[in-house]
Amino acid sequence: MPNNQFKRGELYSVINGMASTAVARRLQKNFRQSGLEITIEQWSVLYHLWKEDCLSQQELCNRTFRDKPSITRLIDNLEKQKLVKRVASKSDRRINLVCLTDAAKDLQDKTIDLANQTMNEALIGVNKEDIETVKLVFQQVYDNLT
Amino acid sequence: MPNNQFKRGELYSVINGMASTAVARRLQKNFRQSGLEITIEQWSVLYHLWKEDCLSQQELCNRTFRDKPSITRLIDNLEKQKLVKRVASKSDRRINLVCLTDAAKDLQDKTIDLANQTMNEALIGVNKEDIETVKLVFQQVYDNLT
DNA sequence: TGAAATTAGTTGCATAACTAACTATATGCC
DNA sequence: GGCATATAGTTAGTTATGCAACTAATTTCA
Repeated sequence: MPNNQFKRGELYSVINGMASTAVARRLQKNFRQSGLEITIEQWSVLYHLWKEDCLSQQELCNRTFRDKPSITRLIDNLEKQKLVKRVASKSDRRINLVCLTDAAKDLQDKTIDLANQTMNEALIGVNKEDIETVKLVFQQVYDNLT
Repeated sequence: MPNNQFKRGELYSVINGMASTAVARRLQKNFRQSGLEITIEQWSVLYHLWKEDCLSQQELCNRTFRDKPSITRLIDNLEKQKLVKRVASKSDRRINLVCLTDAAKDLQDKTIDLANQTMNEALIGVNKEDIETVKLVFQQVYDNLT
């Protein structure tokens, strides 16, 4: 019998089910209750830009695991809210570099506490080794499928 | 220092990031390549109905961790494709029981192999105890947030 | 009994997802 | 140089998600 035989649906439920939905909703709710008008998807884009500013849209696709049209529209909406700007690359005119505005830089500080607080709430009773296991499993799953 | 202090964004990336996206895409792709015209979201509803037929929409909300409008529209689309039928409950006229059609019952057999195959692909190199850890962590996270 | 509160489901609105098809720029190669 | 190919990003169409506000049926309880 194969080592990895699971009941149908079970992996899907584990990976795309209750926990991811619950965390996403809670984080969104915490943003909203603090008067922050951004979605968690927009936040996840900003998160990568805070780590490294002025990435191309393609690079944001790679880092957020989204496809190109998704990033196009997320950037559209972030631009409407004046949180990022598209800047044409000098060296390759096909490329839009997505750069943070000062407003977005302010937002970083405001969201750190909310994100940490949400994580800490979510992880009560979970030990660090188990989180490491989750990360390793998810990395392996990702590598297997891409 | 608190036991559960993580870098901001990290939990979000772990739980809503690469692995769930990759699994969802692969499963959808495998459905499509086999000529199955259903989305993974629709499939996840059917999955619960295969386990127990004729659930109310509210019960499907609980089991799939979706809100009521999401279920309303998923059922709308499943009904258009003649995979389920809404049946008014005799005992409580507010309730729609969502029941499988014969076509949906056929679909169950066709999708089992695809789901198992996708899971096995995804889980190469992952041992059972680690999957159990993931499940336990996710259950704990869900319980913490609901 | 009858008004208030609860529960099941729907509708409207905004955002986001994926696919496919498209434009524009850049690169490779003869 | 110039044509084929690849890459970056956009647009169109369908489905899905979340919230708020709504209708209809049921339950609670004074």
